[in-house]
Amino acid sequence: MTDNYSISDLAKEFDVTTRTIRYYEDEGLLSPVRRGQTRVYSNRDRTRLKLILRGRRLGLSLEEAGQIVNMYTPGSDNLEQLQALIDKIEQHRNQLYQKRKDIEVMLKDLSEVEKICQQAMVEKRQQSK
Amino acid sequence: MTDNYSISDLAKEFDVTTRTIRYYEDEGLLSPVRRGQTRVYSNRDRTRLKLILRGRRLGLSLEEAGQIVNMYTPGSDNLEQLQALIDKIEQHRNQLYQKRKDIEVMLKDLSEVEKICQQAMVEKRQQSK
DNA sequence: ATTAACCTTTACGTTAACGTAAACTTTGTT
DNA sequence: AACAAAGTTTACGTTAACGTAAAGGTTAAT
Repeated sequence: MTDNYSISDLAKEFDVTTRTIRYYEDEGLLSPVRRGQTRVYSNRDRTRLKLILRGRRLGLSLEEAGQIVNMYTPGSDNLEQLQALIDKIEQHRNQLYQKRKDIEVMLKDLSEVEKICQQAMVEKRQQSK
Repeated sequence: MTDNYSISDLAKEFDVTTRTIRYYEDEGLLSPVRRGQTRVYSNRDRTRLKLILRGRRLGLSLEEAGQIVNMYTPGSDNLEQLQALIDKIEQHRNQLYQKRKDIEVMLKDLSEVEKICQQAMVEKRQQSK
Protein backbone atom coordinates (compact mmCIF):
# COMPACT_ATOMS: atom_id res chain seq x y z
CA MET A 1 0.00 0.00 0.00
CA THR A 2 2.69 2.43 1.00
CA ASP A 3 4.99 1.03 -1.61
CA ASN A 4 2.93 1.12 -4.76
CA TYR A 5 2.37 4.24 -6.78
CA SER A 6 0.72 4.78 -10.12
CA ILE A 7 2.23 7.24 -12.52
CA SER A 8 -0.46 9.79 -11.76
CA ASP A 9 0.05 9.34 -8.03
CA LEU A 10 3.59 10.55 -8.43
CA ALA A 11 2.61 13.18 -10.95
CA LYS A 12 0.20 14.68 -8.46
CA GLU A 13 2.50 14.41 -5.51
CA PHE A 14 5.37 16.18 -7.23
CA ASP A 15 3.32 18.40 -9.48
CA VAL A 16 4.68 17.24 -12.79
CA THR A 17 2.94 15.65 -15.77
CA THR A 18 2.94 11.97 -16.53
CA ARG A 19 4.75 12.86 -19.70
CA THR A 20 7.64 14.12 -17.66
CA ILE A 21 7.83 10.92 -15.65
CA ARG A 22 7.75 8.78 -18.76
CA TYR A 23 10.39 10.97 -20.31
CA TYR A 24 12.68 10.38 -17.36
CA GLU A 25 12.19 6.69 -17.92
CA ASP A 26 13.12 7.07 -21.58
CA GLU A 27 16.27 8.79 -20.44
CA GLY A 28 17.11 5.87 -18.20
CA LEU A 29 16.54 7.68 -14.91
CA LEU A 30 13.60 5.58 -13.76
CA SER A 31 12.74 1.96 -14.35
CA PRO A 32 9.44 1.05 -12.74
CA VAL A 33 8.14 -2.48 -12.69
CA ARG A 34 5.26 -3.37 -15.00
CA ARG A 35 2.03 -5.03 -14.07
CA GLY A 36 0.79 -5.97 -17.48
CA GLN A 37 1.94 -2.96 -19.38
CA THR A 38 1.08 -0.54 -16.63
CA ARG A 39 3.90 1.08 -14.74
CA VAL A 40 4.10 0.45 -11.01
CA TYR A 41 6.43 2.64 -8.99
CA SER A 42 8.11 1.57 -5.77
CA ASN A 43 9.38 3.74 -2.95
CA ARG A 44 12.79 3.55 -4.51
CA ASP A 45 11.43 4.92 -7.78
CA ARG A 46 9.62 7.62 -5.88
CA THR A 47 12.78 8.64 -4.10
CA ARG A 48 14.71 8.74 -7.34
CA LEU A 49 12.10 10.99 -8.88
CA LYS A 50 12.22 13.24 -5.86
CA LEU A 51 15.98 13.54 -6.13
CA ILE A 52 15.85 14.22 -9.84
CA LEU A 53 13.37 17.03 -9.34
CA ARG A 54 15.46 18.47 -6.56
CA GLY A 55 18.39 18.59 -8.93
CA ARG A 56 16.31 20.22 -11.59
CA ARG A 57 15.14 22.93 -9.22
CA LEU A 58 18.79 23.78 -8.68
CA GLY A 59 19.33 24.21 -12.38
CA LEU A 60 21.08 20.92 -13.01
CA SER A 61 20.56 19.25 -16.35
CA LEU A 62 18.74 15.95 -16.38
CA GLU A 63 22.05 14.28 -17.01
CA GLU A 64 23.69 15.86 -14.00
CA ALA A 65 20.69 15.11 -11.85
CA GLY A 66 20.84 11.53 -13.07
CA GLN A 67 24.51 11.30 -12.16
CA ILE A 68 23.79 12.36 -8.64
CA VAL A 69 20.87 10.01 -8.27
CA ASN A 70 22.95 7.13 -9.53
CA MET A 71 25.50 7.79 -6.85
CA TYR A 72 23.06 6.42 -4.34
CA THR A 73 23.14 3.07 -6.07
CA PRO A 74 26.75 2.48 -6.97
CA GLY A 75 26.91 -0.26 -9.55
CA SER A 76 30.41 -1.65 -9.66
CA ASP A 77 32.50 -1.37 -6.56
CA ASN A 78 36.08 -1.83 -7.61
CA LEU A 79 38.65 0.61 -6.39
CA GLU A 80 38.84 2.62 -9.58
CA GLN A 81 35.12 3.11 -9.80
CA LEU A 82 34.88 4.05 -6.17
CA GLN A 83 37.59 6.65 -6.57
CA ALA A 84 35.87 8.00 -9.67
CA LEU A 85 32.67 8.27 -7.70
CA ILE A 86 34.36 10.16 -4.91
CA ASP A 87 35.83 12.53 -7.47
CA LYS A 88 32.42 13.15 -8.94
CA ILE A 89 31.02 13.82 -5.51
CA GLU A 90 33.73 16.38 -4.96
CA GLN A 91 32.86 18.10 -8.21
CA HIS A 92 29.18 18.28 -7.47
CA ARG A 93 29.91 19.45 -3.97
CA ASN A 94 31.96 22.36 -5.27
CA GLN A 95 29.22 23.22 -7.73
CA LEU A 96 26.77 23.28 -4.85
CA TYR A 97 29.06 25.45 -2.76
CA GLN A 98 29.15 27.94 -5.60
CA LYS A 99 25.39 27.95 -5.88
CA ARG A 100 24.98 28.43 -2.18
CA LYS A 101 27.33 31.37 -2.32
CA ASP A 102 25.33 32.86 -5.18
CA ILE A 103 22.18 32.48 -3.15
CA GLU A 104 23.63 34.19 -0.09
CA VAL A 105 24.78 37.15 -2.13
CA MET A 106 21.48 37.36 -3.93
CA LEU A 107 19.50 37.27 -0.70
CA LYS A 108 21.63 40.04 0.70
CA ASP A 109 21.12 42.09 -2.43
CA LEU A 110 17.38 41.57 -2.31
CA SER A 111 17.28 42.74 1.28
CA GLU A 112 19.06 45.91 0.33
CA VAL A 113 16.69 46.63 -2.50
CA GLU A 114 13.81 45.97 -0.18
CA LYS A 115 15.11 48.44 2.34
CA ILE A 116 15.43 51.10 -0.32
CA CYS A 117 11.92 50.36 -1.45
CA GLN A 118 10.50 50.67 2.02
CA GLN A 119 12.27 53.95 2.57
CA ALA A 120 10.95 55.26 -0.71
CA MET A 121 7.46 54.25 0.34
CA VAL A 122 7.72 56.04 3.63
CA GLU A 123 8.78 59.18 1.84
CA LYS A 124 5.96 58.88 -0.68
CA ARG A 125 3.44 58.53 2.09
CA GLN A 126 4.68 61.62 3.83
CA GLN A 127 4.63 63.57 0.61
CA SER A 128 0.99 62.80 0.05
CA LYS A 129 0.04 64.25 3.41
CA MET B 1 39.57 52.93 -18.59
CA THR B 2 37.91 51.08 -15.75
CA ASP B 3 34.51 51.90 -17.12
CA ASN B 4 34.71 50.82 -20.73
CA TYR B 5 34.42 47.25 -21.84
CA SER B 6 34.22 45.72 -25.28
CA ILE B 7 31.91 42.81 -25.85
CA SER B 8 34.80 40.39 -25.92
CA ASP B 9 36.20 41.85 -22.72
CA LEU B 10 33.04 40.83 -20.94
CA ALA B 11 32.83 37.55 -22.80
CA LYS B 12 36.28 36.61 -21.58
CA GLU B 13 35.76 37.82 -18.05
CA PHE B 14 32.55 35.85 -17.57
CA ASP B 15 33.38 32.97 -19.87
CA VAL B 16 30.44 33.30 -22.22
CA THR B 17 30.33 33.90 -25.95
CA THR B 18 29.65 37.25 -27.55
CA ARG B 19 26.55 35.67 -29.02
CA THR B 20 25.19 35.19 -25.54
CA ILE B 21 25.79 38.82 -24.65
CA ARG B 22 24.12 40.03 -27.82
CA TYR B 23 21.24 37.70 -27.17
CA TYR B 24 20.72 39.22 -23.75
CA GLU B 25 20.57 42.58 -25.44
CA ASP B 26 17.96 41.32 -27.89
CA GLU B 27 15.96 40.18 -24.91
CA GLY B 28 16.15 43.66 -23.42
CA LEU B 29 18.41 42.75 -20.51
CA LEU B 30 21.36 44.85 -21.59
CA SER B 31 21.53 48.12 -23.48
CA PRO B 32 25.11 49.19 -24.04
CA VAL B 33 25.97 52.52 -25.59
CA ARG B 34 27.23 52.58 -29.17
CA ARG B 35 30.35 54.19 -30.47
CA GLY B 36 29.61 54.11 -34.15
CA GLN B 37 27.92 50.76 -34.37
CA THR B 38 30.23 49.13 -31.87
CA ARG B 39 28.86 48.27 -28.45
CA VAL B 40 30.52 49.87 -25.46
CA TYR B 41 29.71 48.46 -22.05
CA SER B 42 29.79 50.47 -18.85
CA ASN B 43 30.29 49.23 -15.31
CA ARG B 44 26.55 49.22 -14.92
CA ASP B 45 26.19 46.95 -17.94
CA ARG B 46 28.91 44.73 -16.56
CA THR B 47 27.15 44.43 -13.25
CA ARG B 48 23.87 43.61 -14.91
CA LEU B 49 25.52 40.86 -16.90
CA LYS B 50 27.11 39.50 -13.77
CA LEU B 51 23.74 39.40 -12.02
CA ILE B 52 22.05 37.75 -14.96
CA LEU B 53 24.66 35.02 -15.06
CA ARG B 54 24.37 34.51 -11.35
CA GLY B 55 20.66 33.97 -11.78
CA ARG B 56 21.25 31.55 -14.60
CA ARG B 57 23.64 29.51 -12.50
CA LEU B 58 20.83 29.09 -10.02
CA GLY B 59 18.53 27.73 -12.67
CA LEU B 60 16.47 30.85 -13.18
CA SER B 61 15.11 31.52 -16.63
CA LEU B 62 16.41 34.55 -18.44
CA GLU B 63 13.12 36.26 -17.73
CA GLU B 64 13.34 35.64 -14.01
CA ALA B 65 16.95 36.72 -13.95
CA GLY B 66 15.93 39.84 -15.81
CA GLN B 67 13.22 40.57 -13.28
CA ILE B 68 15.70 40.43 -10.47
CA VAL B 69 18.22 42.58 -12.25
CA ASN B 70 15.58 45.16 -13.01
CA MET B 71 14.79 45.44 -9.32
CA TYR B 72 18.07 47.22 -8.88
CA THR B 73 16.89 50.00 -11.14
CA PRO B 74 13.29 50.60 -10.20
CA GLY B 75 11.66 52.56 -12.97
CA SER B 76 8.51 54.15 -11.64
CA ASP B 77 8.32 54.85 -7.97
CA ASN B 78 4.68 55.29 -7.13
CA LEU B 79 3.28 53.46 -4.17
CA GLU B 80 1.63 50.69 -6.16
CA GLN B 81 4.73 49.87 -8.11
CA LEU B 82 6.85 49.92 -5.02
CA GLN B 83 4.53 47.51 -3.26
CA ALA B 84 4.50 45.25 -6.30
CA LEU B 85 8.27 45.30 -6.26
CA ILE B 86 8.38 44.33 -2.62
CA ASP B 87 5.99 41.48 -3.33
CA LYS B 88 8.22 40.26 -6.11
CA ILE B 89 11.20 40.41 -3.84
CA GLU B 90 9.34 38.30 -1.33
CA GLN B 91 8.55 35.71 -3.98
CA HIS B 92 12.11 35.47 -5.19
CA ARG B 93 13.35 35.32 -1.64
CA ASN B 94 11.15 32.33 -0.91
CA GLN B 95 12.31 30.64 -4.08
CA LEU B 96 15.88 31.18 -2.95
CA TYR B 97 15.14 29.80 0.50
CA GLN B 98 13.81 26.66 -1.12
CA LYS B 99 16.89 26.31 -3.27
CA ARG B 100 19.15 26.80 -0.31
CA LYS B 101 17.28 24.11 1.54
CA ASP B 102 17.64 21.76 -1.43
CA ILE B 103 21.36 22.44 -1.47
CA GLU B 104 21.80 21.70 2.22
CA VAL B 105 20.00 18.39 1.92
CA MET B 106 21.92 17.47 -1.17
CA LEU B 107 25.25 18.28 0.44
CA LYS B 108 24.35 16.14 3.40
CA ASP B 109 23.35 13.29 1.11
CA LEU B 110 26.58 13.57 -0.84
CA SER B 111 28.58 13.38 2.37
CA GLU B 112 26.81 10.21 3.36
CA VAL B 113 27.44 8.59 0.01
CA GLU B 114 31.06 9.63 0.27
CA LYS B 115 31.41 8.01 3.66
CA ILE B 116 29.99 4.78 2.36
CA CYS B 117 32.38 4.93 -0.56
CA GLN B 118 35.38 5.47 1.63
CA GLN B 119 34.42 2.58 3.85
CA ALA B 120 33.97 0.34 0.86
CA MET B 121 37.40 1.37 -0.35
CA VAL B 122 39.01 0.54 2.95
CA GLU B 123 37.44 -2.89 2.86
CA LYS B 124 38.54 -3.47 -0.72
CA ARG B 125 42.10 -2.58 0.14
CA GLN B 126 42.18 -4.98 3.04
CA GLN B 127 40.72 -7.72 0.90
CA SER B 128 43.50 -7.36 -1.63
CA LYS B 129 46.18 -7.91 1.03
C1' DA C 1 -22.88 -2.96 -21.15
C1' DT C 2 -21.61 1.44 -21.41
C1' DT C 3 -19.57 5.31 -19.63
C1' DA C 4 -15.61 7.37 -17.10
C1' DA C 5 -11.18 7.35 -15.62
C1' DC C 6 -7.31 5.56 -15.90
C1' DC C 7 -3.39 3.52 -18.53
C1' DT C 8 -0.47 2.69 -22.91
C1' DT C 9 2.57 3.77 -27.35
C1' DT C 10 3.83 6.58 -31.21
C1' DA C 11 5.10 10.59 -33.08
C1' DC C 12 5.18 15.19 -34.36
C1' DG C 13 5.36 20.08 -32.18
C1' DT C 14 7.27 23.70 -29.23
C1' DT C 15 10.27 26.79 -26.63
C1' DA C 16 14.24 28.86 -24.51
C1' DA C 17 18.82 29.80 -25.07
C1' DC C 18 21.89 29.97 -27.48
C1' DG C 19 25.45 27.88 -31.79
C1' DT C 20 27.06 28.60 -36.23
C1' DA C 21 27.96 30.44 -40.62
C1' DA C 22 27.99 34.00 -44.07
C1' DA C 23 28.93 38.44 -45.58
C1' DC C 24 30.48 42.76 -44.38
C1' DT C 25 32.83 46.95 -41.86
C1' DT C 26 36.15 49.15 -38.84
C1' DT C 27 40.53 49.48 -36.55
C1' DG C 28 45.02 48.85 -35.64
C1' DT C 29 49.65 46.85 -37.29
C1' DT C 30 53.31 45.55 -39.96
C1' DA D 1 48.52 48.99 -48.79
C1' DA D 2 47.34 44.91 -47.11
C1' DC D 3 46.44 41.86 -43.58
C1' DA D 4 44.73 40.32 -39.06
C1' DA D 5 41.73 41.00 -35.29
C1' DA D 6 37.62 42.41 -33.62
C1' DG D 7 33.41 44.36 -34.49
C1' DT D 8 28.62 44.18 -36.95
C1' DT D 9 23.89 42.17 -38.86
C1' DT D 10 21.09 38.53 -40.62
C1' DA D 11 19.38 34.28 -40.48
C1' DC D 12 19.05 29.51 -40.25
C1' DG D 13 20.35 25.42 -37.08
C1' DT D 14 20.46 22.86 -32.71
C1' DT D 15 19.41 20.78 -28.24
C1' DA D 16 17.18 19.66 -23.98
C1' DA D 17 13.00 18.94 -21.89
C1' DC D 18 9.13 18.36 -22.28
C1' DG D 19 3.79 19.51 -24.63
C1' DT D 20 0.20 17.74 -27.27
C1' DA D 21 -2.63 14.92 -29.97
C1' DA D 22 -4.11 10.58 -31.85
C1' DA D 23 -5.47 5.93 -31.35
C1' DG D 24 -6.16 2.52 -28.58
C1' DG D 25 -6.26 -0.97 -24.21
C1' DT D 26 -7.91 -1.96 -19.06
C1' DT D 27 -10.61 -1.48 -15.00
C1' DA D 28 -14.37 0.00 -11.98
C1' DA D 29 -18.65 1.82 -11.16
C1' DT D 30 -23.19 2.93 -12.58
